[in-house]
Amino acid sequence: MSNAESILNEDKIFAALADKNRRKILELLHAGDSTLLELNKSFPISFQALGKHIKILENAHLLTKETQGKYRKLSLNREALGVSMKWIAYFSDFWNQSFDKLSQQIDHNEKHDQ
Amino acid sequence: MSNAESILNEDKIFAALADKNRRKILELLHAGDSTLLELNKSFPISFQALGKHIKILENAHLLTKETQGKYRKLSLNREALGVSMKWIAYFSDFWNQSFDKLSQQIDHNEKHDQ
DNA sequence: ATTTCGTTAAACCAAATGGTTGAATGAAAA
DNA sequence: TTTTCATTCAACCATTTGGTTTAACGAAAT
Repeated sequence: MSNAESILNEDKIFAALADKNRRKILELLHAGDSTLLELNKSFPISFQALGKHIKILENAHLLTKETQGKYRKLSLNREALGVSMKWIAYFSDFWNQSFDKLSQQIDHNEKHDQ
Repeated sequence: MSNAESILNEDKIFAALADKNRRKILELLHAGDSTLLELNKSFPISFQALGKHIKILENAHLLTKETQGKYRKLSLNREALGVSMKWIAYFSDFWNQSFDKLSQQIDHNEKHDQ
């Protein structure tokens, strides 16, 4: 059994994903690792506020923080996303659908709006 | 283009999924349609409070309400779950993973804890 | 040794959230 | 036609949330 099971918390993860700014942080980290001040260029809020969002994502293990000199390197942890993925997949009857409906539902060619 | 695209709102859906009671409502509806008072037997909160949660899920189109006499039949709308599924799948690099890792991440044989 | 840079901590605030109780509505049963 | 049953509405409340500003801290650069 994976150790992640015992650490990754459904409650914290779903709560973390509820905020638009926090989802945007994950989107940006998907493109590559970053830092607080670097990320802050993409947000209209203070870096202190952004720091709080990052801490929430960190507590949910959706991102990891690695100290490098005076910087903190922020990286997306895709494993934690898998927890909510699993929950949703189960209740949306993901695996019981036809391949057509599947690829229609999850179309990774289509760009995300908003 | 599907009409659902224009109706289903990522913000509302993720916000709706953030609450444990609301996720539990969806879990119960996954087992079968129900009504407010019927569902309420499974919750320690008032039926009025539960009614508010149901309204939030309804606004996010995660469930539908159908009037049948004096009852309101509540049904899970799996299509809306697909929206968050889609978002998460994209950023977790779902499709780029090996089949082994995939089936490990989404294991629908394993029962959901909590 | 000082200053600058990136980050974290603390105090504070308005608005949103999740709960309560009591009253109102509308269909079904008596 | 009352009464009961399922649901909704409204007022209220405590806590949480997401933001602000000011201050502190530790590593890097001057």
